[in-house]
Amino acid sequence: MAKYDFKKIESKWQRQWEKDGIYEAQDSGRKKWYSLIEFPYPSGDGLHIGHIRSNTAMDIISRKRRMEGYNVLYPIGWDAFGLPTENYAIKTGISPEAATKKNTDTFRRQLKSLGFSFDWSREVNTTDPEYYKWTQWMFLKFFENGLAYKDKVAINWCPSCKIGLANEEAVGGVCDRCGGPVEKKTKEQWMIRITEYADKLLEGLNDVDYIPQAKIQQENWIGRSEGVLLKFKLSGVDGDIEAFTTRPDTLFGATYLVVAPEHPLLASDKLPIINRQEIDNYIQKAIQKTDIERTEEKKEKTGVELKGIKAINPANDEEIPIWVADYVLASYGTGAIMAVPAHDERDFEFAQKFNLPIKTVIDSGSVSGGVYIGSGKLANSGKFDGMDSEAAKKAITEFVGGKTTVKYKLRDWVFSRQRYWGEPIPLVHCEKCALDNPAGQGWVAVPEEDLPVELPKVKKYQPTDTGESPLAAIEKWVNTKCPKCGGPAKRETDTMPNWAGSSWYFLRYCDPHNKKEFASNDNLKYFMPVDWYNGGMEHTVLHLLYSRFWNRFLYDLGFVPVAEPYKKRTSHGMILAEGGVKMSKSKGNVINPDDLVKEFGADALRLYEMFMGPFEQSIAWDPRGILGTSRFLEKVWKIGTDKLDDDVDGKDLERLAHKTVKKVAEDIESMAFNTAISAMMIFINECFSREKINQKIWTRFLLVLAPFAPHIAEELWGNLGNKTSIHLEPWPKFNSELIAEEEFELLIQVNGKLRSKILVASGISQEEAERSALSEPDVKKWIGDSQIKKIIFVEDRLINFIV
RNA sequence: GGGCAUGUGGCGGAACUGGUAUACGCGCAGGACUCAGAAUCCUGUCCCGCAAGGGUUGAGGGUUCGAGUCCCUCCAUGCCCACCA
Repeated sequence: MAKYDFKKIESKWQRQWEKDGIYEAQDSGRKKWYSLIEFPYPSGDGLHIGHIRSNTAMDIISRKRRMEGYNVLYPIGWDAFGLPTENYAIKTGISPEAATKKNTDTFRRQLKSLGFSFDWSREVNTTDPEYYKWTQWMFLKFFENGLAYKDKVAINWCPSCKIGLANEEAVGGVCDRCGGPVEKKTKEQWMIRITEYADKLLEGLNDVDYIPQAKIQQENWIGRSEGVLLKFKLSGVDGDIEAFTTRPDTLFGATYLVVAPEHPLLASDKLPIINRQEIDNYIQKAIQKTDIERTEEKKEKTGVELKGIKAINPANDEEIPIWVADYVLASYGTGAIMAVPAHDERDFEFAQKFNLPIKTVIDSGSVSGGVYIGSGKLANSGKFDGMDSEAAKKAITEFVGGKTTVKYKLRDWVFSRQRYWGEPIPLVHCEKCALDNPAGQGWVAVPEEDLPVELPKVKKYQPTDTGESPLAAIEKWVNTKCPKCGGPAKRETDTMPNWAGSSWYFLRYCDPHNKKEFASNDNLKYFMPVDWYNGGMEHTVLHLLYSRFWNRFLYDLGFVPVAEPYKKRTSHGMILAEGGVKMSKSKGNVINPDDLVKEFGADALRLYEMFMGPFEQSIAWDPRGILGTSRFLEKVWKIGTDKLDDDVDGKDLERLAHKTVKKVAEDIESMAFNTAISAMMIFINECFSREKINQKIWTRFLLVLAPFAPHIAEELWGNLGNKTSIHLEPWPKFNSELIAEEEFELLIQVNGKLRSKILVASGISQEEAERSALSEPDVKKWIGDSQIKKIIFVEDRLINFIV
């Protein structure tokens, strides 16, 4: 018998498949299937074994679909812009292009060594000018449609590195690079009005099949809440403060107002405020705080009263004080709230600390004192006393002339990065045009025919001293002509965030070599939507939301045929290092897939990653685990080369084979790969214990093994004399009649305890079952002389005597 | 603090709509083969008990003929969000 030489077999078939192009999708024709994985960021560390888990899962699904007759699109590419590569360039001086080239080469080699059925002819790379040309083009669509605008935004700023930091680089208020403290700095940034799409993004969730957590997270992030805008007039002076509340029913209990430190009212110097200095100090301090400091201090509320002015509660015309406090967020609602300490925990805490009046206006029933945030009958509320909360919301809103409105937690998308390694924002700033048309602020789009605006070569990747991107230092690039008036102009030196390129890559896969459009209408119509998108939980909020938004925007403009890009979304668990900790270079616990492929083969590694545990759960790597699937493949090999026979009969084995086909097929659809493999192991163990196996039965098994372990299945298939690939064979059917057992073990319980079991014919009636059961000596013994009070009979399962 | 998960052998885990708890794999023990080891193969492997039998799914309670599964209370762990009025 030939040895199972996986090295030879695997590389042989990988070459053959590529040569024959059997995994390449056609642009039209049969019913299509689109499987998608999140395209990897090609880091310098090489492929992570976690990539292999999710890629194998979608590979199995894609291969099954191909066998089911679909024209399958299972593409791959690189999300290659990003910080680590840029930081590497800063440290080493090696250009990000060169590093990216090297890293993608490594990733490509590693992915190919695992035998994934990717359509490599459609490989995309977000850093390729041919690709980011269209990312820029899409940005210009946002710009033209008024969805891109500039605004002042606070960013994390490291004064010693002189660099803006992403939130994940500023964890704990400390710079990730130098360890120094991080400050807040306001900068003008490009923003995208995703908030305008809040409702559409929420509604779109009704039409898609996402795992529940993904839907919930999207909903929570958008955070829609219906409420009321209420105007509070200032006492004595002109002006008012508008507050947003979801509880207008508690308006009579509003004993003070609070505005955020950034509230515009505070900037006015026309108000007769007498403690101006104190307030300015407070605001100054509050604005300086980083988010982290604010959250750390949230237990202890702070604030200052605006002395000299008061507001009027429109419900009862009472004068109430106005405070400024940083527990009110400028960015949500109107930046001002009516405080109802009796019925809101935060207001209660604040009122207690500063001795503000607390007035109960909702009857809590039993609870007295403290905070009651529930609903109930109104009290102390004038003519509304006794009314129910829900009714009172409407009635009081009408009474004081409030306006119902909807607010979202979702904020606009900060789209600027002061970095080199990203897509240049394709705008130029022209002084002359700014004077001619002040509304446009002088920002002029680079014409479509001039795209892409390519990243110029630079010598140094460090940001400039002012925190501008390194692009700002390249005068030759920055200084350009205004496309509109031909006068001197300067290029925007901000680049786009990492999210940009990944927000539409699934569209490019449909038509990756198109030079005229980001993808042709025909191809988009044929391939979209993505039928099944699997990715990590860490991307179920932002990436999913951004790409849904991006697609929806293009859909509204008529560039994309579907409103929702992903029909189905599932999620995989992370692979952790031994002991359940994250794998990291610094801890030295990273598993290198190359070593495993070399030692055990791609098929064994694929199988183990699918077998190790439930796909959606995180799991720790067990270095010995792969031995199990490796042994399994050795057995498969032995049976497939040694034990086949045309003449041997195997009725019961045939039944087991059909059962296995059924189980594996069902388990693939529910991503229960671990139990699918366990079913295959049971089949193989049974075969292994036999002298000879009927070849027809064996073939049936090989077909279901093929998506999991494509190389060995192909080799054994070829050895049977087949000339075409097993991966293009029809997916095997199972015969349900054959699976149905003729006999089963009837469980016999007495008082709910298992006392005996007997083999009986399937579909046995209760009478017959009783008769057979009661004639069993064991059963007789347990029932004895007792009276049988009740008999429970579950068809084809059990019978239970209650005595 | 809020939301979402999860708790089953020495370990990863299985158990369909409530119906044989511990499938499958790892590990471990014993045996075979071998000069020896590796690999491989066979047998055993939840706990107590010689046995009959009894017990066991984080803890406690409930519903049910019957609960890992359903309900309530509590404990523990993980992830995400975090003053959103």
